[in-house]
Amino acid sequence: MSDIRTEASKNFIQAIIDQDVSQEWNQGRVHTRFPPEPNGFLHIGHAKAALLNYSLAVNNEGLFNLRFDDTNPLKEEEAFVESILSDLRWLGADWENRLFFASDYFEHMYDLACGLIAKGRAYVCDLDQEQIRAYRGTLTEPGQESPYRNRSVQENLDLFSRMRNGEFSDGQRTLRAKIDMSSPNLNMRDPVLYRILHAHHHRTKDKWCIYPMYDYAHPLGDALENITHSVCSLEYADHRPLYDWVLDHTDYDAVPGVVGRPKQIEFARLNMNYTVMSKRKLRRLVAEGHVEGWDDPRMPTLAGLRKRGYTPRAIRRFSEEIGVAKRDSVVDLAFLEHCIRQELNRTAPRFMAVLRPLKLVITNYDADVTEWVEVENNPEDPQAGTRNVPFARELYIEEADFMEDPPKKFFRLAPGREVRLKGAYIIKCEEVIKDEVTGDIRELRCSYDPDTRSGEKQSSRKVKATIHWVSTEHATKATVRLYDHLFQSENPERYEDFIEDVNPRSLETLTACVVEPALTEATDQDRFQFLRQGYFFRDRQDEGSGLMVFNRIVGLRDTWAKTQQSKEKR
RNA sequence: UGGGGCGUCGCCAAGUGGCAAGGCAUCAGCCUUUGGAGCUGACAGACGUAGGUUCGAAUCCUACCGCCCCAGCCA
Repeated sequence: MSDIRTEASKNFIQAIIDQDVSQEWNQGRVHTRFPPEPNGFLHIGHAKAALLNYSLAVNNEGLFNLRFDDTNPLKEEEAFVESILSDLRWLGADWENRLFFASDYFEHMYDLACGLIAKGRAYVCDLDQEQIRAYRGTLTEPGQESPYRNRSVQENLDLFSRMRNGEFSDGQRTLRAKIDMSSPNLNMRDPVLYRILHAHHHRTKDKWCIYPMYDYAHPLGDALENITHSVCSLEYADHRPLYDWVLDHTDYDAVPGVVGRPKQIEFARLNMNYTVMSKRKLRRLVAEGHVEGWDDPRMPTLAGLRKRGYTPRAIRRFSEEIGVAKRDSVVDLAFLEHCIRQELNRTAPRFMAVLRPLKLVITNYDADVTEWVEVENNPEDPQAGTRNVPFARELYIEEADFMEDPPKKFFRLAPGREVRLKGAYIIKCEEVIKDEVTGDIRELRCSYDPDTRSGEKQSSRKVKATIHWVSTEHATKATVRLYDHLFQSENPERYEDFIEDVNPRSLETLTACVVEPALTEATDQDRFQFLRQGYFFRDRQDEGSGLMVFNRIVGLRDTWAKTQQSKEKR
């Protein structure tokens, strides 16, 4: 994964690490982790976090762990563990043999909690959920101490073990840290450490009926794994004092193998325009059928991006280049698109495909002849070589490449106008055949100039445009799916209900497309540039035994379309 | 209104007292058998605002303004 190491200007976390290493803090080790909760699919924002942690480790000769934060059996599922694992492997993050689960440490965490009780730093509280909320106070008023706050160590120990033994019902009691009910930081107002949940856990099954809260489990999980830098998102900054409190008062360092102490560092998580990034919202898009699933190519999920045709390399590049900082930001989707175009321009073999076919007959070309013209596979990469494309009297061209009454700047085909057919001849449009009833353009009659075949004497003659084409006789049918932004506005969150902003034209399925025959033989590849149109991903998953199916990853930059659009706006 | 975080070009983002990197986007030109790619050039007179310190400030100080997060037995 050589592309993960970069020389980019260093971010503030790397600056912290530099200092820590130089001061031999934690023996100068760097050990990071990515801690997903298995309650949904990973999205591009998670990719940023995972890759940040991974590259921090790689760039500093450190280690990187994957740890599932599975402390809430009510929301977590084995299926999500599987999807996260495969997404991360696909992305290229490598945790080697260090795959862990917070639930691996439940026993240690329980023991450590007993230690907290013994030291008088935690107590069993009988207040119910509403009461705890009422006692917590508000942002501006201090809370009140629980009447159970001063139970004896003995009683707390007894009660806590009975909680574990299942003697109480869900929600009946909690274990709380004894900190400060008047702290201006609400997280420090005697936070709940353990709750009773008679629930089946995907890993520990029915062994436990009490589960640790994130704020208690996370620092301990980090500590037990000898994590040095616990990188998380901004909203946890308020939790850092609690993170440190747990480490301060718990005897985690007595656990065999523990050699240091982690610290939490927060960064701003990724936001992007024209999409939503919260699991809750993504779940709704799936549940309400606005998309076809978590892996719908319009989704910002890794599964979606993968099905769309994005490469892990492009996503890595993206997360590296957007940088890391602490200010809320919204990255332009255009930058993600830039990253995949940049890669595919170098690597994707080119083919001709006509998405919306218009028949074209070359009237002065022999109907019995097929010429095989040579076309380069990738002008950016001479090594890619050339292929032969069959050229004949009847062709398909792109509907949009002809206009009967063209505007000024349109320089493709029009009545009486000349254009080059890529790799073949210059043709001239002589006649437009229309449907007698509807008036729709049915066919173009053209003449060709035999002296202008690519590579021949007259071939240097200039025409205003070169268009792509496919011989009707040799055409292979295909289905092509064109994707557009999932949302119409840059910030769907601004809507009272973001669903209102879903783009009704985010998917267009074209079933009458034709592609050149050589594409059928490109069985070892999945990503192509369809000349003049964009980059496409062969979606074998959806092909069954029928037609080839291609998903448009991203279109080519199209300055003509762009100027047309801005004209429309005016 | 308590606490925490943040404010540098349309969007990301360097810069940590010495004369505002880079990328994306945008615009212009060149080139081109992809209106792609490539190449060249333009693009913050100023770093939320106002004061102050200093020979010198985006960088230090003060005040103010704005945005984000926190009152789950979610993570």
